Amino acid sequence: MPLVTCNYEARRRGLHKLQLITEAKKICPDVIIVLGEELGRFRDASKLLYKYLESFTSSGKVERLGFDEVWMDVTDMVDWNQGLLNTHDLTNSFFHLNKNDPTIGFSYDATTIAGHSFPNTITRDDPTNTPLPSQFSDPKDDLSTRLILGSHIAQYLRLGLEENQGYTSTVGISTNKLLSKLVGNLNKPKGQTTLLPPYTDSPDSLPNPEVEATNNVQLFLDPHEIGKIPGIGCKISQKLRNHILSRPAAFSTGLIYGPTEDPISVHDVRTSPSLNPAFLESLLSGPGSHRGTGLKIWNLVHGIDDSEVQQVKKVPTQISIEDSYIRLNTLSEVRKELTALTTTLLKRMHIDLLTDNAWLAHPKTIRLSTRPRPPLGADGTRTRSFTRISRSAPLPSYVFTLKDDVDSIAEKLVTSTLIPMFKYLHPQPSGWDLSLMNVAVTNMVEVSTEKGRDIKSLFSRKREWDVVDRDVPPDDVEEMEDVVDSVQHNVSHSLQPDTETENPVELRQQGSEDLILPLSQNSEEGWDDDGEEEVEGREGCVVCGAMIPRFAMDAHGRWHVMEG
DNA sequence: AAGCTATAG
DNA sequence: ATTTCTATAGCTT
Repeated sequence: MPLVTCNYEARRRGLHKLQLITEAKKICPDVIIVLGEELGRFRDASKLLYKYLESFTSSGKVERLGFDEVWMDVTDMVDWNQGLLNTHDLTNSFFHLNKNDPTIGFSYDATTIAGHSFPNTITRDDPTNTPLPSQFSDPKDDLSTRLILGSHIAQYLRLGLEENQGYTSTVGISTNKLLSKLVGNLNKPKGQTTLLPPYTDSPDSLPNPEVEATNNVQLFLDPHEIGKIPGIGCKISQKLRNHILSRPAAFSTGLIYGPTEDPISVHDVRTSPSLNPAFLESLLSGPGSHRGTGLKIWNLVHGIDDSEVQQVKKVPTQISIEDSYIRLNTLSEVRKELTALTTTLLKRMHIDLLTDNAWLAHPKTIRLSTRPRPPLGADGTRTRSFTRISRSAPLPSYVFTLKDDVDSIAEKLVTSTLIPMFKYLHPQPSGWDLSLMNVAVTNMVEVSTEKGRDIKSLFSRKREWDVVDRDVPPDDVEEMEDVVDSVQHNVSHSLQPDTETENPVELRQQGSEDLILPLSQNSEEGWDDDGEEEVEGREGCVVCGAMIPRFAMDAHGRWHVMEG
């Protein structure tokens, strides 16, 4: 069995992710192995840190990636402070954190980058290094000034994180998400790195393809293995390697850890003949590829990333719980595990979607995914496959009840919804073995907080919803095209009003919350039908969660409207 | 709406 | 980060 992950101290002693435990024990006999995981505390810490950072922004542009990474768009802060600089005394500058209160902020030296830099010319952390390039003392050099400001706000936030929250951190500072994430890797742990200008080749260098780029973006990016670029995963990087090599690239056959195959660098890709967005688009097209992938990849190898730092989201798009199993091949075991998963899921829903005993959002859909263990081949070897299969169904609204305890709701959900979904997914009563099960709720519909107006629309008549439904074509959703830079440009922020998730959609679900499964799947296959999919005569009120007979729901809704 | 792929930590 | 346990975006049907 491998180490799924390990801390920095373990890495310092020579251990790494996905290393065999036996191997790890040889290298480091006193290694402490923790079996299983308990993600709750990580989730809590993540939220806390996230909120802390958010409190410094006015834009709310703080985007989380996993539990422990975050992008922060500090363009506003940089704009403001750049305008306040006193060019005659840059060494004694004051960084303002609040537009209304000029006393809030910190002192800094606006002639120097804080922390490390790429290329490594730098200053504070390493005083033996050569002085900064001359453009750094020139406040008219817009990008240089802005990166200096970015480096100081980063340092301030890092120190605050450590002093106030007790966490050390690593930061990268640049003009977009791609570059800031990658440059942050250079000084781990607890270091910060700024990608220095120039970001473009000087205008007097000839536009000659023979001449190599001299700008720092390309100097920094070019040596990276293509698969190390965020957004270029194993599928795309393998296709790119195959193309550059004109043969199938060696794929890592190592059972546990295949660090490198046929390494191909960003430089190799970027300078490959006839490499343009249209060519990449056709090279990378195929199942699972997105429209515009060609341009996106071309942009990435040129250091261009126009993706916006996302704003804080009040509710997650999905909550899912999963577990993996050595052996799971009987329905009673499945039922037991589903109940455990569902109980955890409901608790997570309470934590993430419930504030002051009121639901922030109602997920409309429940999904059950499994990963069947592939059967043994003729030679006794297993063809490893990690593909999942899934079924979705409307989420019954009784899960939003706050009166019943979580365990009884979980039991009801398992019996009436998840077990039938499972039988749909696995029509044979036996002969399967699952290595994983996942239960997820998705399709969040935010519950507006303006009670009266909201409740009225929640209980408006069904005919209106049908009209709305027909009048709105399914592909009506606007695509957001925002431009963000971390410190360089002004943000062009075009928030589209979120009009597509109106309450009528949610209410339409009310009448169809029972699981609907194709009859052929249900009756022709081997499961005994034990009448688990009973039709409920009542349904949960979307406002208070109470179970109300269907015929009385309208009146119940009018009561809510009057209560306000 | 449902099912799946690709990518991320 | 291909073995775990999540999460998001966007494709096809």
